[in-house]
Amino acid sequence: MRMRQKAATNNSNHDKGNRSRPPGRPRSEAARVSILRSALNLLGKNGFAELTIEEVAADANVGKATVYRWWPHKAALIADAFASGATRRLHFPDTGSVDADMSQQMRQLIKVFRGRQGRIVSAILAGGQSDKELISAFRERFLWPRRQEAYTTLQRGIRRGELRKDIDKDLLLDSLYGPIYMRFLIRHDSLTAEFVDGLCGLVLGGARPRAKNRRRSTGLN
Amino acid sequence: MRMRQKAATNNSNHDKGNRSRPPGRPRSEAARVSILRSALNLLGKNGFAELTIEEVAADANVGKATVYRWWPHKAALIADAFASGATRRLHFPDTGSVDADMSQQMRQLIKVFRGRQGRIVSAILAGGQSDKELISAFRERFLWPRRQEAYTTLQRGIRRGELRKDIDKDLLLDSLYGPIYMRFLIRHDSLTAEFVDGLCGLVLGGARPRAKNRRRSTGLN
Amino acid sequence: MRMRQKAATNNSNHDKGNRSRPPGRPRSEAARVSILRSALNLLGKNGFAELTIEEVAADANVGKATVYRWWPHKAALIADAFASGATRRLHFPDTGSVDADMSQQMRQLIKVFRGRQGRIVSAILAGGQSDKELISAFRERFLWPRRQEAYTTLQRGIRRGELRKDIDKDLLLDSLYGPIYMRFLIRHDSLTAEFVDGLCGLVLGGARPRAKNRRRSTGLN
Amino acid sequence: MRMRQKAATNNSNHDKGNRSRPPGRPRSEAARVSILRSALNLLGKNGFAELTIEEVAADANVGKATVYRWWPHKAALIADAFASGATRRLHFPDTGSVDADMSQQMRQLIKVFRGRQGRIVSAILAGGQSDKELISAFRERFLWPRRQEAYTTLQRGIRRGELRKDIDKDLLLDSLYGPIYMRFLIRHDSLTAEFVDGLCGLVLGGARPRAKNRRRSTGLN
DNA sequence: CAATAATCGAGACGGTACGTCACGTCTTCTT
DNA sequence: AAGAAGACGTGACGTACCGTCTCGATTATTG
Repeated sequence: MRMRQKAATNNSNHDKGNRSRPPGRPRSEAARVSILRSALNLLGKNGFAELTIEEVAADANVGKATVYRWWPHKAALIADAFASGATRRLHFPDTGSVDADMSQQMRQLIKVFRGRQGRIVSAILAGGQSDKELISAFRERFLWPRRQEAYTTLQRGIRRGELRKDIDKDLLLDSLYGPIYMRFLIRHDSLTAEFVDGLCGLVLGGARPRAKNRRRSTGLN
Repeated sequence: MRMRQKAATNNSNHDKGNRSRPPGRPRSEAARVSILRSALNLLGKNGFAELTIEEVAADANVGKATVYRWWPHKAALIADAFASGATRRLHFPDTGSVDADMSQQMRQLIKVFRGRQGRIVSAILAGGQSDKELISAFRERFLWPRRQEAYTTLQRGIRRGELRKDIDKDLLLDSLYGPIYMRFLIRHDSLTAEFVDGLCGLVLGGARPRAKNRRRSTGLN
Repeated sequence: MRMRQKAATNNSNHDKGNRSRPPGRPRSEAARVSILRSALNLLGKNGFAELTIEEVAADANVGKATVYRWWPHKAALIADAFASGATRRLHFPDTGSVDADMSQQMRQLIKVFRGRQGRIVSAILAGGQSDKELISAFRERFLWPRRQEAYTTLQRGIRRGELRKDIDKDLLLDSLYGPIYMRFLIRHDSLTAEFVDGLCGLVLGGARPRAKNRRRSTGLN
Repeated sequence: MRMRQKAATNNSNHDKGNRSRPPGRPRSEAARVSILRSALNLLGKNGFAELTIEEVAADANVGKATVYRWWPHKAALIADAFASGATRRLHFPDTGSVDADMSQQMRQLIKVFRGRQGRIVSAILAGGQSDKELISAFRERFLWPRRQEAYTTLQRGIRRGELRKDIDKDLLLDSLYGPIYMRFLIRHDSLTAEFVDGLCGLVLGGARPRAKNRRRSTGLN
């Protein structure tokens, strides 16, 4: 979420002189990464509210103005830091079974949530409650990319007949991930692999194609 | 969440019901309610981070020290304000159908979340990410009381044969409420009555007693 | 500087029933002396500005209101405390020589100033700079009584021919004691017995009857 | 009384006259003088105890932190303000007569003491009773510089034969100025020109060379 | 012997100023 | 032009005392 020159900085090796760099000293890449790294470190130690730009700048051996020059908010800085340093190993496998695919990815997710990165995620979600840009950055940089993969995984399950054809994928994914986020944020119960398996069994169980000659009272719809 | 234990009701030093008060001027009930009311009002207008104790004290016509005398954190104050003014109308009905019971209560919940109180809940959950006491206050004052009722409701469903006998009630409730909390906090999708109904259908569908002669591999365990 | 009932309290043993005590619980003598003692103790440890009524009340095991009931100012309390616990051994001897009389008393004074009581005197003089009542209490309770004795002592010297008949006694006494107060308050030099002796020699030397046939340029008057 | 040593003039690390400044934004001279001026103004209106840093900062249109950045105490601020704006016109003349020299300067001093600056001096001396740094600042910035001049003036008197050769100059000066400080601080009598003249006559009278063939016992030593 | 009345301790009350901290902006010199 | 350094005005923080008040308990005199 750098504000200026972002494209120019990233694409400079493809420009080959046709778009000349602006005059003056170029942006220090060292300062940029140092700031982001410090932000992540400090965010991991305390929460969003406790993180101060002052501390980040000091920890990164950087002038405060340099932080403010490139990130308008604390939120923007954190979102950037999170997106940059983030999320390997959260890919979906293709085992031939939706249950296994989902369950394996969800197990990875709770490992992340329980680890150092979890502090950061919870800090972002906390900060996002009073900062629209931050929560939106979380959605766009973290949630949506994974959800795209999840759609594909679910689609495979539908094709294989493991899930109903008319299943609402967003509802299904929220039903699978919502409980994880809830336990992660409210901390009323533990995030274990058994929990993930039970969750998958329960929710995906409700998403299977209906048996031909089986009726039950809907009660609702 | 009064922080000091002054109440004579708790001390057992041979008082035998004459319930003596501690020495000194007793706490002003007027100040207490005025502070809580101001806190709720101001929290509804802005977010958690924007709320200042200074403003609360001024709005409540109260000395700042009086706020700090009884609530150690902004967090504790908000938790108390929320718990005191909070949560009527979140009771579970007894319609004769688990699906209907749960769905009706969950519809009430999303109404609360979308309303003025929602700001407060999200502020508490946000603040709770870096404040153990706050999140624990939320659990004990808000989550557990409702969950007790929910257990009863589910038990009725089990007795009526709508749910499996061996169902993990906590897992089931997290599966029902987790998606609501997730959408509420991440705001990636809307909290509608249709969402609640679909959610109930999906999750409770996975919690029904298994058909007699129909077994399928869960794919997980 | 007690505000009410002062006379009644002090003279009760002379009243012999003709002036009855007012109804209600009588003032606690124990509280009074405890407060004054605590005030002196704490004043000795820190200065006037650092002394708080809160601390005095706590140290004296007394309610804050009890202090405020009887002393309107911190200044009044301190003046009272100083006057009550004060000043033995500052009397003037009668040796037959003004020089000796004064010098002996002044030596006693610097001993007081250098001791525990000195802290209190300096605190009162300090506090008196922004509190007219305090400095006036110091004058009336401490300065004037001693000065009355000093007048007598000087008068003896005049009668004996050791001092000029027309000497301005106040000027002379200020010239003797001023340097002591100056060194005591500014602390630019030490308050020793030698200093006192030198001072007496110098100033009293200037106050002797003029030799008959000796003229010097006045230069001033 | 700047508390930090930033000035490049003092460091000797091979600067060879190019006098580099420390990094960062330099201290605002405008803020400094504005603060000192406000401090003097407000101190003149009320006393030392009534002066608040909050008020000084507001009056000077300056952040409170800026005051605290450069002056650790209210005391230090006042000492600085006094020393900066202080003390012209307290020089010693050279009239050819010690009596006249001293008396003229002392008359100037009592004018200062009776004026707006007097409030400040008394505030400093009061504050200095519980603040070693403050009283020491007064000595070094105010007392010593004048005393140096006074030594010279007395020396001239000795050379001219108006004073004894072996006179203790510090004792003599304390005897001259002590009474002024005493009356100034205790306010038991007025600081008039006549008082100054009488004082000089008395004390300097005791400091004249002794008549050749006239000895009398001092009565003391 | 009750009723009345002023005291006592304790400590909460609405305030005010404290001294600190971080904010986001700025001003300097260096790279 | 961007960098670090760090001072600036601003404003909330949480604390400490201020002087006042409201309690129950205590200790006297008065009816």
